Amino acid sequence: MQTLKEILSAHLRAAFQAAFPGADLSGLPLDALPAGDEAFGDYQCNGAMAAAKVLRLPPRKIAEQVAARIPADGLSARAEIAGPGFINLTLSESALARHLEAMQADPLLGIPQPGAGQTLILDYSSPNVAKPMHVAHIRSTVIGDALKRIHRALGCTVISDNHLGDWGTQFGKLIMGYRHFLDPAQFAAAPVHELERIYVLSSQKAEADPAWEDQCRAELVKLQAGDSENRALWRKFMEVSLADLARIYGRLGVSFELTRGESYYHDALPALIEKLQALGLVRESEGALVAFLDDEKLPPCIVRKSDGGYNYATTDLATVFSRVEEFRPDAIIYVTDERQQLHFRQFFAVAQKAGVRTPLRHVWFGLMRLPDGLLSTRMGNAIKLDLLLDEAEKRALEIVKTASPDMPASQQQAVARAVGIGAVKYADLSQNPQSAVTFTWEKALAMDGNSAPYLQYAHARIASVIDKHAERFPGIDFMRVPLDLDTPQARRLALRLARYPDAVRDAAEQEKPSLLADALYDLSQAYSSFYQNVPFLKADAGLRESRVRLCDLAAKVLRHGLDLLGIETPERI
RNA sequence: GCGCCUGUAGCUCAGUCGGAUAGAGCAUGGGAUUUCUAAUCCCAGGGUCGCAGGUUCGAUCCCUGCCAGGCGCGCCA
Repeated sequence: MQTLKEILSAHLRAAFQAAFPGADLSGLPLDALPAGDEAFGDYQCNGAMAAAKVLRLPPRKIAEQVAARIPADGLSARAEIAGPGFINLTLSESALARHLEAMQADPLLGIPQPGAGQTLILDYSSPNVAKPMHVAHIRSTVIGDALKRIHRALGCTVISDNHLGDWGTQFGKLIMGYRHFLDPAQFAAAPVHELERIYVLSSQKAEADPAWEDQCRAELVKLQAGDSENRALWRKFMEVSLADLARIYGRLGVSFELTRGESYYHDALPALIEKLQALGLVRESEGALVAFLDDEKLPPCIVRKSDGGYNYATTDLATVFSRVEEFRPDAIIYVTDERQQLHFRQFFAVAQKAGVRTPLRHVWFGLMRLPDGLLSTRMGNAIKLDLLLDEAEKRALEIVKTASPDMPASQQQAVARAVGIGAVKYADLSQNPQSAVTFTWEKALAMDGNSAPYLQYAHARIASVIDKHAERFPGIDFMRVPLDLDTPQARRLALRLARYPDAVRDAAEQEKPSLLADALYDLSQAYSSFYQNVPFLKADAGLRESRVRLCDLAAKVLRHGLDLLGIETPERI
């Protein structure tokens, strides 16, 4: 169904056209926007000011002409002109109520389906294997997973692919480390931690000792050339790493349609190089094979190293060809940190020259750092993701125990998991992805204010209201009573609910889950205020059902929205 | 040196194609619970939007310069 904003915007456009028939108004911002201040109305249009130059008329004059022609279908009760030429729209209460009832009856909750028929490949998380996940890895994972869910909600077919770093330089260092530093007992007990330990040792030695570094490189070349001993070690590393990753993804509730690491494309690399050569896109330079991108004003892109090995750009190119051929996607989106912007511009340029027509988009996010510097495995100051999640669940459990002492212990545990993990994910998702994140325990574990637990708590209170209504008034179906937005709090809540479908679409268009998180937080605040100040179950029959019905829609939207962020909504907290 | 990004309340951050009196959370101060879950609600204080110009009826937003910080710039990913 159409969103409220779409309906109002269409009305405004029609009114502009009717008022100024010959004029070319395309490209002007004539849309309805949520009013900046509720004192001005529900939605506003700033188009009259923008049109003033084109029409060469005073904006207030234009606004008057337009306001007089807004279709009278009962949706907007008032259109008023204010200031330099704002058109302020106030909706009729009953029309707003009918719109919400339609949303409530729609299994899609009124979310439009612009993505229907489209296939999207989403590449995110993509950790290097043989290293434990640290708090910084959560950004790509959680943002990517939310984008997948959001695009799906808009009708897209989304294939998520975890493009593991399972074939790169670290394996040379790991193989050397394994042979020289391994503690077998530790490896048996906590394999990935032991791999990290020997990796750090081996890397540090490589920095100090060029001979060691050369040996690491040689072991990598042997591995990539198919040496059986190194391949066996690689398989061992992969086995323990994949098991550990699966466990972490399970905790986070994140899943992938495909997990194709760099190694998956290894056999395709020589043919890819031949193809690039045949197209004349690459040439030898200082022993390496390089694509020069002078026309694009980009630095050269190496596709084969002077030692004959391949790098990131090579596998990325092989990957894009494979994906295009196998899935025929309408777009491929890569979610990585900001440091890779240049790499993606180079790689996209080469891919285009090599004939890739599929739109490729790089969605980057800001680095996560600690208050006193960058997180780094090598520097050993990285905080393990498991530790963060453990702490979050622990703190959530304390809260659940005090809030719901009578709840069975197993349920308390389950709620604490949902709340703790939700808090950590939300801390990341609610922030503009592109701003840098300074990790603090306080922020990552926030459980009041603008946080997942606040939203989950609001939802749980609604669920409880609905259950109590069924208990106390058995046989009364609130869905048969029309919505009545009879208080300012109800009206405010109604407007927030009506904005939800637009928020989902905005989040997808801008690839920013934070826009959805913001809208949900706004909604929860409106709900909490409604809940605190307007009685439901104690209201008179009729009004009571109408209010419970509004609660029901709020619960549905919260549950749906949090699900799009990958956050669970327990029925009780 | 070149490129990308960031600079908004004490702290952490929003700010919708340029729009009305720049908003939240945390922290601080005050108030609300015989009532549907107080992880809540209501109220208050707190700002030269890094600095200086420019464009515009109107700039936190666009342009230029400067200052401060982060990241990147052929064989890492």
